[in-house]
Amino acid sequence: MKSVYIAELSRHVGSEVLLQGWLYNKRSSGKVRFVLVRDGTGLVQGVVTSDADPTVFALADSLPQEASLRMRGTVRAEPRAPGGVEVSVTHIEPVHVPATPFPIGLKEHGTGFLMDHRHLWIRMRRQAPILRIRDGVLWAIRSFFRERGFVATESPVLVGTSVEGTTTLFPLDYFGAPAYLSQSGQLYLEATCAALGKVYWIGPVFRAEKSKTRRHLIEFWMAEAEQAFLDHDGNLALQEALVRHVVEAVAAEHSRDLAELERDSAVLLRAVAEPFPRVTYHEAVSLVQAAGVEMEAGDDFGAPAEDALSQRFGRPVFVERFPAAIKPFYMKRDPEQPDLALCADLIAPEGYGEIIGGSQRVDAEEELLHQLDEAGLSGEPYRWYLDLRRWGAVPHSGFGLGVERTIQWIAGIPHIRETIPFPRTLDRLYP
RNA sequence: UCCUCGGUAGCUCAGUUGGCAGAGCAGCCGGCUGUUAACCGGCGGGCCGGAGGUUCGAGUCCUCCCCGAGGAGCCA
Repeated sequence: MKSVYIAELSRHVGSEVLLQGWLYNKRSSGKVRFVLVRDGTGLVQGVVTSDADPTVFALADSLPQEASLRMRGTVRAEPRAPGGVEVSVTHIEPVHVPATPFPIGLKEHGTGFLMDHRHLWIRMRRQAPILRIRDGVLWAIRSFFRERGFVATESPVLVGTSVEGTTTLFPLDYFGAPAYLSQSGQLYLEATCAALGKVYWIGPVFRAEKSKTRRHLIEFWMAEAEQAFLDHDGNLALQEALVRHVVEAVAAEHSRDLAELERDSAVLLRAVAEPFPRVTYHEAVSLVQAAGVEMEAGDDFGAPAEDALSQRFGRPVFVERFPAAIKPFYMKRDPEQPDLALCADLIAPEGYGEIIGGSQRVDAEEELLHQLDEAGLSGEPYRWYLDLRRWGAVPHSGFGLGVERTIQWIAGIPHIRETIPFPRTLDRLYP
């Protein structure tokens, strides 16, 4: 008999099916046994009554949590069952019967314990919808760029120099030469965009920061795009279209997963329905100060300041034209106010923090040399990057979207560690 | 790096003024014909994070160390 997946069961009401999966939980009452089976696509209740084969009844009694099994029975619509359908079980074939109890019970657990058992934690109920939404977000990003003619071009993960100069890098030994894990693919995208026009990549980046908050991972994924002949305003329009597309696609294709996480997709769709507000850095500072959060003009926004902005708008909001002094060397200055950079951060609603950082890039070689010098960086490691300004320099812009923070916002997850299968956090490299 | 809170059974936690080490869940045994983290009865289960100190007596008080969580800064 051909096996079916639990997600498809509603199409098989009345017929006999074979399910393959794991025992999630079991309950009983007198001469009825309920076995909850999961297969990665969903969770369904199997019912075994006393008139079943005695060996099947005994198995329903004795199989422990997370035993793997094949189960045969008839699908029935049943309002009392979770999910609305259940299976009247006629056969159970154990595939593997654990000898020791599964470490993760169905009651509460502490975070440290769950993180130590992340390889098993991902089997638990809440985790599957989150990881499916992650898949949905990544597909939505790819489809957005593909539809718009962007070419996926990979940036290297092993690099010889820093992108930003400031952020801490993971050092490596590259056959005797110093190397690092990349903290951003951006500089390389600037090169590929001059070859292909419109480019993007999605990949892991690494920050050796001692950050210990619910919004930080040491290893996280960035979706970065770069487009030639795109100016600052066009850059913001592109980012806005991307975020709107991702939210709408996930809301449409993952409504069941969002519902399982008790995330109201109406709230998400409302947040992206209207154009995203744009405020300048200096306007944002005033708004933050008016909200009673302490900060000085010239400083970058801290978490409380971002939250204040996030609450003020209730939608994603662009903060643009930061002081160039607190931004990286590669950002182009605003010609009308040369102390400001033509850049923007996109702050997600509901306190999920910054999800995009982007800018128009410096296109003149002299200007780039000057800004490298101001940042205290030697031009030598950036020779190839300077070359991009020596042959056919064009105005160009790009941005990087934090994939996990975007998932966190869309799925409504309090801590970023649940948005990636194996989170790398401060001092935690296991499992 | 800094600040705060924790570490007691496999898990989640309680433990009074310093005086016999506890509960729920999980496991094992039994009961219940529709359970929804089922429920009811019984049984087994301990280096109280580590070292030192105070005391007749320390899970409890003091000192140092280790580990974890939350937050800050930095960032996406």
